[in-house]
Amino acid sequence: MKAKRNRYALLLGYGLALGGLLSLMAWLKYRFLVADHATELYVLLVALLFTTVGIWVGLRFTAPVVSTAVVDTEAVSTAAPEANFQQKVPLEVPLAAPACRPQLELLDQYGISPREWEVLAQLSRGLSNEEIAEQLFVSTNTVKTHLSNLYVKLDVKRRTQAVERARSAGLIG
Amino acid sequence: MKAKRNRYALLLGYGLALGGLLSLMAWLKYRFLVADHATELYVLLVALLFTTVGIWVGLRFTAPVVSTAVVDTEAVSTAAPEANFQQKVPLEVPLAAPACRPQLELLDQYGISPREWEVLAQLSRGLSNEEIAEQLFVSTNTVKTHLSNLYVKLDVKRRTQAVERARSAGLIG
DNA sequence: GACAAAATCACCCGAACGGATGAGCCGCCC
DNA sequence: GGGCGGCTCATCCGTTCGGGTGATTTTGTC
Repeated sequence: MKAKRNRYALLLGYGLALGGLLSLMAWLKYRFLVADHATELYVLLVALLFTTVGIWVGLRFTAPVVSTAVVDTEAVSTAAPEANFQQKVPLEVPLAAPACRPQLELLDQYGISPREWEVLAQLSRGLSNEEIAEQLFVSTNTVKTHLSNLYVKLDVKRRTQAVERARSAGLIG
Repeated sequence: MKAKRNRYALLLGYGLALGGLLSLMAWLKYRFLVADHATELYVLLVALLFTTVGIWVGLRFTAPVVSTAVVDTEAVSTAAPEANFQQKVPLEVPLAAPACRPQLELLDQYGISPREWEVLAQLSRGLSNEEIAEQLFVSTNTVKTHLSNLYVKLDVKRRTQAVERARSAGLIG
């Protein structure tokens, strides 16, 4: 909605800039053509100018689209208090039961099953497939299957991306 | 030359493109100047070309095409007949670039160098070694070295653990 | 200038991961 | 009871990751 309008405004502004630049060029043509070698110069200027314009456009098209990273504060707060164990315990793998519970609506939105969420929770703790398998009393193959399904549902390619996405979506703490 | 190859590859390519374009322009000058109005045309071409170059550069500097993928809820939960979830807004959860700064005391506490922190920040976004290398304009080998050092300093074995530890330690957002 | 730390790059190799695919079992629902 | 979805396990194969080692260059400091 807004993004689209901004996009059109961007294109419009871009077109105006282009037109203005052509006018400027036409003016420069009669102003500098006496210097006979100035053409290269202003083409250079055009190149530099539009490179910066391109960079600006590139930034505009990527960064601000983010704006609505809706993170459910309650979901975060319910799942959060587990990080108080600071850098003391290196590889301690405690209880299998994660103290936090997911937001059911979020799980429904992504179509994530309960078992998959358990895998996701263990995954976010930095466990390997084998460790997750031990935690959930299944084989590593099963963990891999769950993870593959999770990757599809979260639309990611790697486990680290899955953790990041799940975290920013409020699926895990 | 080896060491600087990756660092200055972009600038080099840019310079070469600029030079090539100037040569092309010189050729076009004597080819099309009879048409008297062709100058505007090729300045336009220059503008468009370097706009794309700028966009490319801009994308290079920000995010590696994580594609902000909007998860289609209906496509995900194919067999979910309850279509009461019509909202598709909050699923746009891209992996935003961390513009945040680390806590210097924490970095000192772990002995993490600035460059290593940069790698860590990119790592927490779920990027692969190759993507991190592109972001930081180094080779994948360098990324691997930084990561190995990070693993030692964070006392972890895997990248997911490193992210978890760094997050709970407050090293990254 | 010497020195230390950081940063960079390279190679090898085993382990872990990810994709694709198939299959069997179970509970639920029409 | 047949279909469906979830859970489980398996195999194969290619890619990525991590560990180890060594090397050079840059940078900051004394």
